[in-house]
Amino acid sequence: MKIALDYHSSEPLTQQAILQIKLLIVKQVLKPGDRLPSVRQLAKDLSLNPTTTNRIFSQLAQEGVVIQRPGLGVFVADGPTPFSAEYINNALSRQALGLLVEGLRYGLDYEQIRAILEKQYDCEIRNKK
Amino acid sequence: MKIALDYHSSEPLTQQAILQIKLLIVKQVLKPGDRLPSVRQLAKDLSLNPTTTNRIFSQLAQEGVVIQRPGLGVFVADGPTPFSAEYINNALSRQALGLLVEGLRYGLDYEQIRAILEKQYDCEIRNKK
DNA sequence: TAACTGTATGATATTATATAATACAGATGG
DNA sequence: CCATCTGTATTATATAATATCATACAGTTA
Repeated sequence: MKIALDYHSSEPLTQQAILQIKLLIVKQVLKPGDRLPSVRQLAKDLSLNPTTTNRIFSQLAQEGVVIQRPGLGVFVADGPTPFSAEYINNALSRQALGLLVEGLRYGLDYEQIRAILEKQYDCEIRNKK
Repeated sequence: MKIALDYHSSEPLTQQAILQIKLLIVKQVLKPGDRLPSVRQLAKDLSLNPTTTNRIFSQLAQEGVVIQRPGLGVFVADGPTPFSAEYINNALSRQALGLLVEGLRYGLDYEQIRAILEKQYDCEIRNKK
């Protein structure tokens, strides 16, 4: 698994790892049923404590992204988690508003912000599928 | 100033307040030169400690959003802060990627995520200008 | 001078983040 | 059966982030 952590970032290591694993899934580098590294192996790979990598997987499991099976390992769950449309819309709206406010404060207009979103999709996700 | 904090949210109160003040600025409810509530007044309004409201303004001042003047008050700074295009693009790209990954994981496609961004702009910002 | 401003300091409490050591239980191949 | 993988649980520890509180100092202005 190609995961690169910024150990000097202010963003918590667990949050970084969680985002990157989700990214690998939406890129379809990791597909439903695929096995992820074990708690202890990922800890070695990322120079983290096994307790920390376990928390990464636990949090992902709680969100329905992976499934943890004692004795077997951690596996990518089937498809997207069925949250209510209202819940999804609410969560994403807040995140979108944060992006808009930051962008506008930097002096960009809506179109420029939308262009950044599209470029990120094309470059980081669309091409990899 | 109409600021509503969620005192039970996991998001820090200072971060919530900072986003909402920036929102008022991009909405142009607050314009360059306008005076914001004093450290002590905002503390009363939001039921926060003056030390906390001061940190809110200090952080905003460090980002170039407001200017603090001893004896006078806190004022909205002129225009957007002149960060380098590279810095801006980098910061927004990461935030955009986070939005994309969350949305795709919820089962949405790019077009649906873009629609949420546009709706947030139209409803929360565009109409208020 | 009084009454506001922002600022600084030090103490305290709580929570989040991350490490560490250890132990327990499920799965599997030899 | 057993060694060796798996995830899981527990407890302790350390550090940083978040927020409160009390107090004091200095700038501005009526």
